[in-house]
Amino acid sequence: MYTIGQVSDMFNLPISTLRYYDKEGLFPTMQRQSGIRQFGEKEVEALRVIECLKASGLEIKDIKQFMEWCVDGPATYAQRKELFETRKAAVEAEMVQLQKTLDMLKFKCWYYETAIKDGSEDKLKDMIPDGLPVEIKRMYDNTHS
Amino acid sequence: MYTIGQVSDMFNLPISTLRYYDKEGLFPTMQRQSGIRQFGEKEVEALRVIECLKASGLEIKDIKQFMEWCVDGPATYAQRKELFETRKAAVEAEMVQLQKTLDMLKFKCWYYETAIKDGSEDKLKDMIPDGLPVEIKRMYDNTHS
DNA sequence: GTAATACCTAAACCTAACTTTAGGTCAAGG
DNA sequence: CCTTGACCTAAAGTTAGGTTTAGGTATTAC
Repeated sequence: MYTIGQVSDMFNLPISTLRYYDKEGLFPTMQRQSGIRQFGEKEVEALRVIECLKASGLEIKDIKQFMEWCVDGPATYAQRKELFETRKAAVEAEMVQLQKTLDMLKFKCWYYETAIKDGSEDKLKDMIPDGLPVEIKRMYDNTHS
Repeated sequence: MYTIGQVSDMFNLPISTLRYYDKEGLFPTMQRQSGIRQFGEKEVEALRVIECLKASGLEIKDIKQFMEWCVDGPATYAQRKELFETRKAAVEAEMVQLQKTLDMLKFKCWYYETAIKDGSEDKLKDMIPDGLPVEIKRMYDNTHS
């Protein structure tokens, strides 16, 4: 069993955040000893899942829903699995989007590198009409392998 | 030249958002015709950069700063390059984090898949003490190639 | 016995990024 | 003429995810 302060140190989360999570129902079965929260292994594992679901873009109220499903036992395995499948798809989609963003950023790095060398971006402006310049991205990749 | 409504359709952004961006200084040189905004190629290109920088996690006020640097001309090439380098690093770091999240999600999918087959998660609970179970993630990957 | 710590609550506050509301201008169509 | 549609502004409202504040309890340290 851990106190809120110990868990705060373990996860590097402010105590206020842990109390907020508790208030939002993210630890539905957490015990108390004369008013003081007792974080057990269950709550520590819950926090690991919370961090994962949060990182996947899930909102607190939906994480709460998940925690309630956990309390409901085997009857909710299918829902829980579905939730994780959905989060998996969402994260995969986000990674695709981030890769596109990264390509654009690499292009912009190359663009300003070149503009600095040239002392002007006029030449570049003419080169790229609009949209994501795939060929130039390749030029960046080739010079930054 | 485009009206705000046309740009709204082009980028699938609410008109209110475009006006908000303008108010926040994201189109520092946009012209007006008797009060009405005139989006030119410059503003359209700016919007592409705005979407990229936003997707990289940059705040509006820092995007505004970038747009001001653009107005300042060649003297700010180095700062602009630095900004994109920093955003690139941030996105790369976020992708690493997202990959870890994805591994955990895949594990959880496998976990509940197995729990459903078994009718219980008791066996699984014993198997995994804590932390990210790399071996089991591999089991997931092997059965989902 | 009193002072420092670690815990507690309820409620107010905060921030970013929008969105909504209320009220107004202007041009074209019927 | 008058109404519809597309534009405008300023200001208030919204949402999520916390954080801060103010006031209180209980234990240990000197």
